[in-house]
Amino acid sequence: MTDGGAYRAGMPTLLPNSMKLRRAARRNFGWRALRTGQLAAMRAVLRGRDALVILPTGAGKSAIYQVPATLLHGPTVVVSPLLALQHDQRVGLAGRGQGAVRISSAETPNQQRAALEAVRDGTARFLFITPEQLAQPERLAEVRALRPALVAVDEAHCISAWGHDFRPDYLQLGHLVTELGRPPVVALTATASPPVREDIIERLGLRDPRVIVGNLDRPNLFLTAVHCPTEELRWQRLTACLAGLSGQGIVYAPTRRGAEELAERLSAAGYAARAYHGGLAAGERTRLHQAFLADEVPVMVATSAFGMGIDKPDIRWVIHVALPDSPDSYLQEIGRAGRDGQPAQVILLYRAEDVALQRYFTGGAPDVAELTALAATLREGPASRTALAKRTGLGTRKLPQLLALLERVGGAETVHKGQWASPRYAPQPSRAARLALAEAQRHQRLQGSRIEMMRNVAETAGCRGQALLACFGEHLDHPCGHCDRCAAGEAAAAPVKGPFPVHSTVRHATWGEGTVLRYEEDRMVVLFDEVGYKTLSVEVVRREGLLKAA
DNA sequence: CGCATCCCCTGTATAGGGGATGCGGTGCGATACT
Repeated sequence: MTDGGAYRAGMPTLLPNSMKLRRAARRNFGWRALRTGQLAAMRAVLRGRDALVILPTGAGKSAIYQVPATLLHGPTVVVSPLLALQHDQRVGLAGRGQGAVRISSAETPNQQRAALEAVRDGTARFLFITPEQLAQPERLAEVRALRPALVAVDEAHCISAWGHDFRPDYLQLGHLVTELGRPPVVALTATASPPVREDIIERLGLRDPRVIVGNLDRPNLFLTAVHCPTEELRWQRLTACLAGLSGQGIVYAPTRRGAEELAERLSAAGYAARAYHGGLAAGERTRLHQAFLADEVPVMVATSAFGMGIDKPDIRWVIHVALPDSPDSYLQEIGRAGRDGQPAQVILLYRAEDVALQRYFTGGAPDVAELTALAATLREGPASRTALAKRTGLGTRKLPQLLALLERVGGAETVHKGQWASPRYAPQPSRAARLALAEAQRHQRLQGSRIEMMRNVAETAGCRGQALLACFGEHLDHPCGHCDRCAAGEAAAAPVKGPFPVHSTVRHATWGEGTVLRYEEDRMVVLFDEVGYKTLSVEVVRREGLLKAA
């Protein structure tokens, strides 16, 4: 496609593209105005450049792939994690006269064929699909034959948050997109700290992506964190908070049982609370979700299952009765409050003991014997996952994890049609296993550092908004003005001058290169590529010469 | 990793301490049934 010859040679094609995009947004979707971040991302997508877009929910992320999609010669494949979410997005597009279909386990074979046909004949321009579907060789071939012009990966943080241990097909997404003919890829998410961004870019194989990061600061959210020494004190704090709050809100609990017990206790105390978690029957979950949207559930006590797809403008507060696993999860969860721009309260009631559960969730070390056996089996020749599972006796949950680990250290590779093999110059099985173990431990250290950062946000003596945003590489040079610390006048202290500027690159003898994120009192926070977030004493750094400018 | 729970032990308590054990989140898709 060209931009026509009406423009002088040498003139960048940016301007006409912007006009085309604005026109498409108006004609095809009825959107009269586009925000700057949106337009920049859309231009990259239209030019065929990969993009990583990090914008808060409600900032019009979907439009970034939808508008250019209507100008491309070929369908857009939208990879989205939840079937319910896909359904909502399809309905939204249909409401604007845009044809969209879905292929998932919820469709019958006939419906699936009809969906493919609709994309082929142009009735539908958008195909919604899960990574699990694309991981099936026959399905992949069918989608490839549609010659997609764009792949949009929605909720792209799932690649990082889930792929490693939960939905392993997310880790294969990069390969799958390559097999689709490698059209341009746009990855979209509401929160991604630097480690998550790197993970997305690497896993998805984005090539020189245009990275668009919106302003993550949400001034209408008032941030509070309270340390609770015991569970009983946490309960008292919670009820005290609730007594002072009005409107609808979410209480995030750490476990299913915790959510149910808390909902019961709150009900007994006179609050209309319901519990929501992944263990409930599908029908019950849908009913609760609908009831929440219909303002019939004033207090939703939920695990992290109550999250993506909850797009309600007037959630007035979010309270955590557990420490989340990362600043990313926290920002995502509190970000559901106050989408209408009106004031909202977000309160973190934490205990040091909360960290233990998150550490457990991070998982243990993989079994070296199993890794060795798998690496050895791969040397016998290409085999499918099913065949490998049969030969090694590994479960459907563990096998993909171990394969992904081996792949990272050159002990496994995908050949074609879902077949796995040992690369030509693969290390010996025992060595591959040791390298894979080291890789898993590296990942665990990184996860551990993210939990520590979350604790740091909870325990900071300075401005809480600054502490939270610093995790994402955002530097506020003034106190945020919308947190408990600022309100108490404790965050107004003059910014500490450190030995290295914020955002500068430093090198540590064993931790390698890192980026200075912030200074707080006598400490500094550095994000290292290999080991994650570290908090260091400025005085020790100075005295021992721990860091060098890189 | 830390908790709740259970069971045992001591030694006779209307009980308490200590050790062992199990549990803990997110969803796709396929399968087996009605």
